[in-house]
Amino acid sequence: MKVYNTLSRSKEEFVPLTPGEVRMYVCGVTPYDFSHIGHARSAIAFDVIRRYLRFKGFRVTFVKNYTDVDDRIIRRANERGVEAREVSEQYIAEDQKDMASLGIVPPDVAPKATEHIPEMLRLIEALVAGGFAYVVDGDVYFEVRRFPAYGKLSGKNLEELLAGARVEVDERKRDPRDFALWKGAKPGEPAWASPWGPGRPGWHIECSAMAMKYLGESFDVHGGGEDLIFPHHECEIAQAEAVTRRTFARYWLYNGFVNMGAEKMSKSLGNTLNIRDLVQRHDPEALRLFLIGTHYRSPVEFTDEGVRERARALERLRRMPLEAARLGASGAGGPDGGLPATLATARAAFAVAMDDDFNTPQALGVLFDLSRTLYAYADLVGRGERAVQPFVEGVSVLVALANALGLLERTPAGAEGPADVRARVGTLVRERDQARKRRDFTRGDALRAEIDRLGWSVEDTPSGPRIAPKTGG
RNA sequence: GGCGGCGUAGCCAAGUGGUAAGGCGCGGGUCUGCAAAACCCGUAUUUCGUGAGUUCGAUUCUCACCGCCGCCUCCA
Repeated sequence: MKVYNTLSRSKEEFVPLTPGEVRMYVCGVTPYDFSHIGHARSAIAFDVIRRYLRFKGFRVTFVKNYTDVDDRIIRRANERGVEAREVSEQYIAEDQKDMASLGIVPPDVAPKATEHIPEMLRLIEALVAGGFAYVVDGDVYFEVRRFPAYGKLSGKNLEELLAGARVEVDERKRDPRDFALWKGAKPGEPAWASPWGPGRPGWHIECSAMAMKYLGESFDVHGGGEDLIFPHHECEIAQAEAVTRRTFARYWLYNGFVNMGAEKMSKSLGNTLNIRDLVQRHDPEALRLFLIGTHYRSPVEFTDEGVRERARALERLRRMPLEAARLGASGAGGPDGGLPATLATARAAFAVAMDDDFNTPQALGVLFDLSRTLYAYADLVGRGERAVQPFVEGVSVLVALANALGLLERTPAGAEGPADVRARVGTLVRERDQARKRRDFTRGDALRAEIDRLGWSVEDTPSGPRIAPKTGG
């Protein structure tokens, strides 16, 4: 299996530190607002990576943090006249709901920065003791010059960084490139006691401290959105490796951004694409299919039409298990038409695609190829020309592969609707069936229209009507 | 200015030094009371942004150019 490692800017053979086991850390959100489409993409990208590693048989330890102390949280809290903690706790809860709605497997550990102050203090103390950090009026800064490897992840050198006009000059820092490990308390800000007086941690130190706490000084995968490469992860590496002198994370994986095109995410009017709104108007699995239809490292342009298009494609896959249930009961025998061999080929092709830096678009191509093969086979089963058992097995293969991508895991939430509607649909379907038997098609079509209005579709098959809640679109 | 990426059919999107997966859409057909779903056939061979080069051969490598985008201490 190969993965693209940003550290080396190349695809590398993936070899975990401990055979059969993968330890990974992904940067989570700063909870000061609802999570948005960009967070969804990152979450889904790493969810797929995690699921596939599991599918391959690795034992995966997955850590995703919450940065629950931050300028934006404090600002939001001040606006509302509440404690910062109240803001962060609220949006952590909202994020967890959103992640669940997207079918994200919860992390094994979801550490919060504020609950790891002692770990951070210990790390900062070690950096100060080692001569990598210095104290100025209650602030502690990392001295970038003392860590020559600074820049190795982002491909920057120290001179270029100095040339960058956007570096804010702070006279108290020995070098403009130095960054804060600890910020002395200002009035109205949350603060913790430290050897340098009350204050709060800098942005980067939490991830170094928490990753090492839960995954060890050296672990396999560190990921996040590509914007985190610099400065965040560059600083994490400096903080950790200066102290441990060991490789912090070995493979650095980044997802690309979601672009909004003309409809830029404007905070002004209603088109902020937060996950809460998105799953209102789209099937979450269609959204997932849309996002993984582009390779995780490439930018993707979000459009509602694009998601609706994927919803239609998703239907092809969703019908597969229904077809298996319908035909499976027949127990029909016959030749297998070489289907078992095709299934093995599909499995292998899926693995080839995913083993190549998680090439989900290619893997999806394999799934759709397989579904067409299976439907064609199903037609022959319907005509009594093929055995049904290989088909049922084929569908279970398809579902297993789809599950490795987080697809076909569940029906859309609430798609079945309220029980009374369900009962009403059932009645109408029976009435329609009887009308059709009388060849009263006018009545039958009217009933179908009514069923349609209730949000269900009815299709006639040789073995009777098949009903399903309408999804997608 | 520095670093990096992208430009493939109507739309989305993989991919390979030897002549282009898949999805959506569209056209034709089979099936159906009609549909729907499914299946079959077709849908980039003056071609993979433009020009030049390397090569027996390039969409795939090199260079230039055009267009678009990301990062350079808010940011998934």
